[in-house]
Amino acid sequence: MKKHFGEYIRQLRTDKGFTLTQLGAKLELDSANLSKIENGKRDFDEKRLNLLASVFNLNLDELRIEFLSQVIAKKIYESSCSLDVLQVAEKKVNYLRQANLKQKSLKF
Amino acid sequence: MKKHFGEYIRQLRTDKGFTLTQLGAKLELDSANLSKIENGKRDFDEKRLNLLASVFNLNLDELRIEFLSQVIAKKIYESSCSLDVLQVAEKKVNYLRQANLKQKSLKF
DNA sequence: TTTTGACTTGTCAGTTGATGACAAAATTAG
DNA sequence: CTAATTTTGTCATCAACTGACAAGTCAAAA
Repeated sequence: MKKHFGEYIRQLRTDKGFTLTQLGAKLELDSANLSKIENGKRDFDEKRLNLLASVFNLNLDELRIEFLSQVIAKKIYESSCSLDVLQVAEKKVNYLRQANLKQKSLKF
Repeated sequence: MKKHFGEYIRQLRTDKGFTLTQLGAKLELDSANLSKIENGKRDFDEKRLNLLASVFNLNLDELRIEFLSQVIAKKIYESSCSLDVLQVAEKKVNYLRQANLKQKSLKF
């Protein structure tokens, strides 16, 4: 379990024996900034997920889950609110998806 | 069920018979911007949750759950990722909280 | 149909926060 | 020690958010 997404990246990087500069280049990132990301002092930008996935041959959907779950967990942790929020969120996602389906079906 | 937090605010406001201008003043918001919020064209700023709670005599914790769940649902909906992300997020929150407890106990 | 009040929409300047970049310090490895 | 690697500090820039105002629609009342 990782405290933030940066730890996850560091794990991937060191497993492959890359330096910050090497991986940074692949991710179009300054090595200094990648360092900050790995140390949780900056956020990893979602738009680079596909690069990350291709560099390490990861499934993009699974990677996005790893990433998003960190983002969500951070929010909940910082707001110190009940985990009930997750149940409520799940219902809302289902509602949004169902509403989207209905709208699509109306178009045809 | 609401598509966004603005709908929730509109419900509260119209139930009480407030106009946009009236509620806007209480929330320190332009009526035009409150209108956009209620119509989902702008986001409600989290820092105004306490004002909102006091105007309508709501429990702040419950209100925050309503708010945060919308934010989370929106993210998941937009990224079209699996709802598994919620389970993973829950584990991460628990991990973060537990890690925080450990750190606190070390201080004393 | 004119007026009035409520709401909506468009626009824009100002602010804020994130980002990229670079220098320099600190740490580690050879 | 030296060189490579990593970390930290700083700052200009850029994008996104915000508040504010003007102009617009709409419905009800006069």
